[in-house]
Amino acid sequence: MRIGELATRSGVSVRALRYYEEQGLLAAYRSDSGQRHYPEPAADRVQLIQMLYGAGLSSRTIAELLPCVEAKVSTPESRARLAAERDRIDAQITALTHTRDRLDTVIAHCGTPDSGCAWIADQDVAAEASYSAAP
Amino acid sequence: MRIGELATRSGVSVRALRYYEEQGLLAAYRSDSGQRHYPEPAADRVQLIQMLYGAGLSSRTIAELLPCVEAKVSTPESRARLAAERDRIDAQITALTHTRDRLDTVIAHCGTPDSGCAWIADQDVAAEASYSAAP
DNA sequence: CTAAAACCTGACGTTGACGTCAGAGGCAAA
DNA sequence: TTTGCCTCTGACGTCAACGTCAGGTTTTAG
Repeated sequence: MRIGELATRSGVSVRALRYYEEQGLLAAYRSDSGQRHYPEPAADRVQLIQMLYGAGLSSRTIAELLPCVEAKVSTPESRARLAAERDRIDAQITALTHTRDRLDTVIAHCGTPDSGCAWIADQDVAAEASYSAAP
Repeated sequence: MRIGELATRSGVSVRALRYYEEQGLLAAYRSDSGQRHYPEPAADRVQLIQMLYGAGLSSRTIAELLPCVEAKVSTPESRARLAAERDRIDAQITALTHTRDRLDTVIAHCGTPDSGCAWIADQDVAAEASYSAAP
């Protein structure tokens, strides 16, 4: 499969795929004319890369952990990195959960238009009870 | 309280606080000489800002939603944004949970040094079973 | 065979949340 | 008063993950 097809299949841009190769995340066979050709599992690999990017890992970290995740091959150092990133993600989930709960509280408190609390803007309660953006 | 104290109290840099002001997220009183002075609740506000940045919101979005979250004041549009961001965070939590579980699987599979699966690198299993980074 | 579409390398542009530096002024202690 | 730290504005620097453009080659469809 050539780069365009892999791009549409995996939902990322052609530029991104070339960038992944540049970062050592995704290799390609080359035809005689120099065009990249990918085997089928490359699509899965791209999905995995996207997944790790989405979790906030950098290219460098992904490059270190990819063989570990894909081929189940690990060294003591990579295992430590793996555990560290897992814990980081866990902490991130906890933080996001708190943030979501906070937003939920706000939504529950004045999220329903008929709750009557949506029209207190520019009145005394809002003005003195809290630290506004315009002191 | 002046900017330095707020910075150490809330754990962000002085530069960040000035940036927040520039973005309309954090206001300050000014002394005659032009120095910023903050009331006590500013620390909480900074924590909240950090929380929302951490959830991936942009300055613009935070500026829109902050009065809503802090003063519990909302308009129909802000309520929609609020719900949208909540859903985005929820999706992010789901994705992160999947990523964490995947890492957990890897860790469980060859995370213990004595599991015997940590030394199969450069052997046949790894070579044919998966798509390595060097085809 | 030819034109369109896809691909190549190389290089510069973008964006957001700050970091950092320069030069000038403010403030409390000794 | 002077020392030393804090603060100010303004402006340029950074970094990562790409976007975009230029100029040229390759593949494919008709």
